[in-house]
Amino acid sequence: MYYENLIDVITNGLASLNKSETKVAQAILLDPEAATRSSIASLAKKAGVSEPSVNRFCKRFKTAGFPDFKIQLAKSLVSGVRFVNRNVDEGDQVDSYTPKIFDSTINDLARVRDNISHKIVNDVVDQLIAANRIYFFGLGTSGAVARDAENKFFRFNLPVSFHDDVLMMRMLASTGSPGDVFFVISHTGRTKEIVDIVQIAINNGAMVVALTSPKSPLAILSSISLEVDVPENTDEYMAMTSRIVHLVILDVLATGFTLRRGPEFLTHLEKIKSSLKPTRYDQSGK
Amino acid sequence: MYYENLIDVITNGLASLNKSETKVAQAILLDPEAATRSSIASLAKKAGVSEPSVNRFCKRFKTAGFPDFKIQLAKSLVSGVRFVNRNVDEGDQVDSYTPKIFDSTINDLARVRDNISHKIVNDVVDQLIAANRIYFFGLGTSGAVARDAENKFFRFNLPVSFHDDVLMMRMLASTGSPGDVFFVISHTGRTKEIVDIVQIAINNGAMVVALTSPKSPLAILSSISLEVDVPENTDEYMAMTSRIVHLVILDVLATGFTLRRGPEFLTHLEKIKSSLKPTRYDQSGK
DNA sequence: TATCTTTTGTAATAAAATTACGTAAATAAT
DNA sequence: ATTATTTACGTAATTTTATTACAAAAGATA
Repeated sequence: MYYENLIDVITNGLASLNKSETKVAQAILLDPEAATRSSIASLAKKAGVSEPSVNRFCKRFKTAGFPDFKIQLAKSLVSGVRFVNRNVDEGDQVDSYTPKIFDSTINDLARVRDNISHKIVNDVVDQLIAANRIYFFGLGTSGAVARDAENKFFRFNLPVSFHDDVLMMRMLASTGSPGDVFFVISHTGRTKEIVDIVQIAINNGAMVVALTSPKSPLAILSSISLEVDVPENTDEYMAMTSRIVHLVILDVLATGFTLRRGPEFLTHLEKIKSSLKPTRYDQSGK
Repeated sequence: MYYENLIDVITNGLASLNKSETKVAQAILLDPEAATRSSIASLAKKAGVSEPSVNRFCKRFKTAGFPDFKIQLAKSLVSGVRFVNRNVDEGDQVDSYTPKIFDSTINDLARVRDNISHKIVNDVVDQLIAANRIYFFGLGTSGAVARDAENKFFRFNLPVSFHDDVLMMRMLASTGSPGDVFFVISHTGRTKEIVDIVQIAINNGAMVVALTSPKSPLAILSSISLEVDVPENTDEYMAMTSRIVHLVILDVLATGFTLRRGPEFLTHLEKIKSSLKPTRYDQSGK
């Protein structure tokens, strides 16, 4: 894997640890930031184990020893996966809520970056390359994402459209022809209308690619599912970051698509880009 | 400042260091990553100074000592603003282009997080709170952003709409009434149609908030401008991250708005949230 | 030039981490 | 159920690493 977040690695490996290692893991996960500042002795004491146990724990996670472990841990805290207390509070002013929102978005992106299945991304690119036509479906917030996707994929010289009207979706799903790809975007993956429509498309033998949450009805039903695990925001103030993650994943797919098409395709993109020039004021002012 | 990057701090403080401290700084800046992995002895040797000099150097930068310094340094290397060579290359496979795209998005977000003007954010929130009506304008990619903004601000019990049709925009701009806020989103800030329309609105005495690039015609013309400096992507493969940054800024504004409205407003949001429940399959399956 | 301040290194000390080793616990084999 | 074998864990010794105390050198000030 490209970049591994130590905290995730520890969390995932938790099951395969023995007794004292588990204690160490818990002590660290309880307050990773504090762990980066403590000595091996104090951490051992906090975990209720001996110092060598801590050392062995560190080596189990492929680090050179305790000091190296602390450095890796510190790195994983930065734009890493779970740092606590980044929630917006009632009393927050601009200078506190602004970075918090950026941080939590960055955080979610980093998590997905480290956990997304490259195999599935590749499979989806395969399907998009093979498609004669792509329909992007989404409702509400995901409608905006679908619209952005249309805008992006339109440049690929391929019939694409986006739809946020369930009746249109229903009709399209029931009249799909081979070569059509239905790319369905849904944060929850539980919207009844969407699931129904996808069922129709699947019954028709169509290719349905979903961008949604793991194990949701939509994910299960679709031909291929890009599953994005962004924690539901329990916090009312917090923004919905899943749509941002979805957009970035669409960027990834578009990039994969472009790369697959090869270098001569770049001239086509250049043509589209320059077609917009006359609509703009140039850098000099007018 | 909220988030300080140790490497930047060292670079900035370089002038005020004495001879041996400068040597240490240079040794570190030459290869910060290596510095995080070396002992005080090896770093001292590399810099050509004694070990206590390295230690004193660390303390000068407000760290507890050498080990703590290394941890801070390691942190500043992650998702910091300066990582090189994150461009997508022709030969990239899924497992290399995927993290690259995530990383460059994260990077841009981090940069904006550290440079955005809190004062202007606050001023914009003021205007939104005071508004009787908000129009979100955007074309192309920014149209999708505007649509997302409508979806978000709609929840605030306030007449909002989004428009991606220049004729509609033109009509609305020329018939604006006091209390209207035109929120104009444009990556370049140079689209002629948009600039023309904003000129009309301004002539009419309307409030125009822009979310665009610094010093662009749109930024200059508008009443208030949230300027986002995301480098133009020269790379054909690279995605346009500015729209992502725009979305996050809209999240920030929506949060500021919610906080300003006070806690009783949360019940209103809760109501909207629960109105969507019957449209979804619940967690149990059906 | 004499005196004071700042900078720097040497050497001693302290702290921290690692290793070696032995015992205890858990698991497997008979 | 008992023994053998493996695995887990801690104690204590050792080594590595970092810090402190101190003094010499360099530089600044009068």
